Amino acid sequence: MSQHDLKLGHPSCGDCPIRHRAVCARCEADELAHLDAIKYYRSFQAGQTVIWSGDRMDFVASVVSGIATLTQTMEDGRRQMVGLLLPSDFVGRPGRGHAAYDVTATTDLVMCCFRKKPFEEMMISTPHIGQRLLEMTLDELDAAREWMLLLGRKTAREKISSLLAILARRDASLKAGAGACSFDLPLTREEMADYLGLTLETVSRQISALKREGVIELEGKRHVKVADIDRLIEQTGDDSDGGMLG
Amino acid sequence: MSQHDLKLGHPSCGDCPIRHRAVCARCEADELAHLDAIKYYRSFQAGQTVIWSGDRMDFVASVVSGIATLTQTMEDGRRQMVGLLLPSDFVGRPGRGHAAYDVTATTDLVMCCFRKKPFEEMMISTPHIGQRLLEMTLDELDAAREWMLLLGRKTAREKISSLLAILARRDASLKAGAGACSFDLPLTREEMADYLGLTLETVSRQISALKREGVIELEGKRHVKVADIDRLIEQTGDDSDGGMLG
DNA sequence: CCTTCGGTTTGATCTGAGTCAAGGCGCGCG
DNA sequence: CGCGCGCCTTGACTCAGATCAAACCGAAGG
Repeated sequence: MSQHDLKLGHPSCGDCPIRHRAVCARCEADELAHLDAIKYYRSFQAGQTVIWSGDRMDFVASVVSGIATLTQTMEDGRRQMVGLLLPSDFVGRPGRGHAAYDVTATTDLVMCCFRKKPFEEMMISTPHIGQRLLEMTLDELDAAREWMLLLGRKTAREKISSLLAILARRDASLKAGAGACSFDLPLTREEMADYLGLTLETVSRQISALKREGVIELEGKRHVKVADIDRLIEQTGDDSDGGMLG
Repeated sequence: MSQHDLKLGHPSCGDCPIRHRAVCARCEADELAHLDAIKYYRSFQAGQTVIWSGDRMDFVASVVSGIATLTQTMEDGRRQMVGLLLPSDFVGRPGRGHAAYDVTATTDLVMCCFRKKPFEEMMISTPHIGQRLLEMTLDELDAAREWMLLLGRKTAREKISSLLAILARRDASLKAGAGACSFDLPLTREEMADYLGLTLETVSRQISALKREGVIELEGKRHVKVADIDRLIEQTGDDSDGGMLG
């Protein structure tokens, strides 16, 4: 994603929700018309639940703007975030009738939904869509595997630093700024904890520690300034050439 | 996988390495001939490395027999397994030239490899293959997300129990046995630890504890007997209706 | 203005799993 | 047969992060 996605948007596509070379390079009028016939938009406020795990789900969707999370919850309430959906990311699974995870809007959110049946038919008649979906799913799988390393083997400090580095890089790629950058945290401390497999107290303490040591600066509780990205990346435990996210 | 895969093999396909409805239902002679032209087999002994992360990889492959693992390693040697490849699972990624993970044979292993270039061409000319690959990748993504919950939120005991339950279920599905079952562990204690985000000592201790409490029995160090699967599943922390693996 | 409230910080204490270290067990090989 | 070598187990101790508890901060609302 990130840099990649930016290149993929095709000028003539406007808000075409599946924005990428394969589809966009070919999205002639008739294809777009077909898309228009089966798609609709839904908006959510920050905090709203899009769908609960186990609910019937007769659509697939892509994020137009805002951020959503996928989480799994155990009977006793332990929660683990298993996906972070950014604009242009895809949710839902062709060939499955119910949601496998809770999907929640963490910021105001707009999604572009496609009724599942016609979408599946379209996937068959328009192979590029399936190909693009495969590409995206493989990217997600890579991200999930990077995340598994984080959950299984990294220390609390490395976990937080990794998360901040991801968010910083995401933003830096937009601003193409070098060493320094700054961004808003789109997640509460508790959501970060659910992302990282920690408690919110540990998240808070580690952020305080990074601040104390001058790796980051805070402006309010949600805005982060990073003077020297490399210094932050050193803390992540990753080998220098930032692999993350295929 | 498991039950699903068994149904998918098509009688006329023999050792056709991508065994499933979509391809097999259609694998007429000419398609098979085409496949034969670009595929070749490779065998590995238990413990051998198939490919190192970062190496050039000009093939994709599917596991014919045996078990392989995908692992990620940090600079200081911490290791996390991020994938467990069972027969019929797929490795490699169309459109990427180098391996992203270490792939290791944990048992004797046979893989069926396809040169990447012609495979990619075939994916375009034969949409079913891409569709099937998408299906498999989505299954893997689900498994990865289940795994993330395990890594981030489960206790050591729940982790071990979950792993044993997966292995038991995999075997039980073959034997279609009810309450009781028994199977060989395909992994060393250290590999289990890398799977679960634990140390090998903790794995050993937890297995001993499960044995002491009569949840499992051991015959030698590698063969496990489970008298009452439900008792084991209770220990996993999952909600009763065994969700795991889509 | 004060109150409430969600999100956050910080402190004190506890504990599950890691670390370090010493054997044990089974197997292949000289 | 006995030696060495993987692999596994067990014990003693430590410590990172969880838990429990209190207080802070800023925004919204009366």
